[in-house]
Amino acid sequence: MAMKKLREETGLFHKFLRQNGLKKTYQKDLILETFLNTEGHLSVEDIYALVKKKDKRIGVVTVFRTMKTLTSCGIAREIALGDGPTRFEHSYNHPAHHHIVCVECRKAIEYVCPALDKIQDDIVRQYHFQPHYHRFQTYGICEDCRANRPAFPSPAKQDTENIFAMDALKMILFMAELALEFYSACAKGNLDPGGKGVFEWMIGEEERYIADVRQRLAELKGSGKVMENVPVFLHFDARALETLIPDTPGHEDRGEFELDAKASAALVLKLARETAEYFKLYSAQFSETQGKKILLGFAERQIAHADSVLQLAQ
Amino acid sequence: MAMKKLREETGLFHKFLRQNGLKKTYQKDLILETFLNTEGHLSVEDIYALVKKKDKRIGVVTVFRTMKTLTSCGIAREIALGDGPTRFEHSYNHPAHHHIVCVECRKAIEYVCPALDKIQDDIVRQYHFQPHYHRFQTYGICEDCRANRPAFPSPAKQDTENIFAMDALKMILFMAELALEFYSACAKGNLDPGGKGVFEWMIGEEERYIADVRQRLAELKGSGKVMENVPVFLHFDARALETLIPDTPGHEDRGEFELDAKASAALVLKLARETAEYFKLYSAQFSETQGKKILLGFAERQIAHADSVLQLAQ
DNA sequence: ATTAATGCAAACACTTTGCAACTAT
DNA sequence: ATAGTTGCAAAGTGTTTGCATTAAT
Repeated sequence: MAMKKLREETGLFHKFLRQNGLKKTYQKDLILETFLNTEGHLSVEDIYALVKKKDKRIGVVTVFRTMKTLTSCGIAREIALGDGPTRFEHSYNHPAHHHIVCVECRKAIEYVCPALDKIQDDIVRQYHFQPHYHRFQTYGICEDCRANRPAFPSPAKQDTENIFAMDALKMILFMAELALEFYSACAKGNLDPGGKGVFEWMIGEEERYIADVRQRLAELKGSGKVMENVPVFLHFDARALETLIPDTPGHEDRGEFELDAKASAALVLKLARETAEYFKLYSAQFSETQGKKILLGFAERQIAHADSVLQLAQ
Repeated sequence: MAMKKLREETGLFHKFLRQNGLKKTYQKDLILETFLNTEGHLSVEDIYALVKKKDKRIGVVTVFRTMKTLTSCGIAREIALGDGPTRFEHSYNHPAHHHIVCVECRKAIEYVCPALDKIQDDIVRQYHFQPHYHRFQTYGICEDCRANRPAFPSPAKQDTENIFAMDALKMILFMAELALEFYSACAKGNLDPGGKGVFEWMIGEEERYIADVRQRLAELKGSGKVMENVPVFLHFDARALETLIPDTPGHEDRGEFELDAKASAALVLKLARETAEYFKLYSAQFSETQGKKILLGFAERQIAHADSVLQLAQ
């Protein structure tokens, strides 16, 4: 895994060098390798110390210069966390995120929150700015420093790729459960037997799917790739997902209504399509990660679902 | 205005010095005065240049030291906008905000967006951090730099206090118009004459109030204190305001329903109280500004309104 | 009289640049 | 052979510190 990633980025780097008439050297490769094999928010000095262990003859300047190049080609990302030196983090296949920094121990937590990004984007557009990048940082004191306990499993060792994948599955699970709830309410209230059948079929589908997602989540956790109790990385907008769910047809009085098979299928279809659309658009903002694939996969499944419902109702 | 403000902050500064056993000196006062009389995001070098015009003998170090002190006592706020030197902005009676920085001309726009702050706050709480301060900055190219035109009315000269007051009035106007719309729908659909009367009375109230707010807005604009076409500073969450409005009673079919005077008054009361509550909580996040007073004033008016409606229905 | 503030120079941390020797293409 | 690279030293920022002098309480 780590090896494959390393090779991927090395390829990208060499391609970048070639395309810009730069020269591939032993020093650059060593610095790249060191950077890729170290997690966390590293300063030039940090990287320099690590590189020096492997070869005493390398100079700091070379590290400065190489990190600049790695930033240009999207392998590293510069982050200025408050006072000290500029730090670098992995950028390739790592979604853009924000930081929460502990002013005491300098530990930095990362999180992704598209709802936050969206609001911010809207405002920037109002001012007619062409945004290049942003910097969202919160400074405070972490739980561990307040309690003076040793830090919990260092985020440096967490594999963000897998955490992101897990969070994507959780987001899908949330959506699927919302849909299941909706179908259940519809099946219960619908006096038309044909329509009821459509919703009941959907309940079965949804339950099977939820079980499947749960299974995948359990596998991810069981594989040891993701630690237990890892904090959330992707913060999705639950409210936005809720608005995808239509009102239950007979929501006045007892919730009883009549909706024939065709009309019921149309309702299901609408939900499936809108959900697919939402997840497709939503996933567009991320780079090529496992999490993105999971989200896109869900969108595709929704479309497939919609098709099968159409056939069922005919 | 500017003079009054200057004196207020000077008083605060001197009090801070006294309480900390520090000495009031001619240099400190000169630096404070220069800082207060200059708008914008100033570096130590900027302030030093201005101070030096008044007295050649002052050293940069003193400016560094004084700005530190001013930051401690809440008159100045440190902001690190990307690369260059730390910049300072007015902090006293100036709500916390975020920045959009032009990487070309280094112009920085300020905005306030509580909805954004809230999301961010929730996330920070999830990680059990005790937040101290945050840094939300977007970097990009502004419209003027893209077009190579001279910059529009420099935000340095805008009086944020008045812009904030204007935005507060606009927020209230938005809410009042939502309420008016709601009352109109209720008056139209209500078959009970007593209940209809309550809503019609509210329509009159609301129209009068809206006219009043419009008047205040016009005065603010007419006074020359706020420029035309100044960009929004306070970005409120329109969706959150909309959720304060209850569903119109007869929203099925034609929208007809019967709600007697007492029930109608109860509905109005609920809206008024919830609105008051929202605006009170909302304004709590701001420092003592004109805008905050306006928002709080609206909350108080809502409560007064609720009382008069109660009397009307009895 | 006591105690802090000032302003200079010098040190500081982080980063970039000039340059002669070197190395990949 | 050409053109970019390296590592050193040197210079560049922006900021802080040590210290003798000066000024406020």
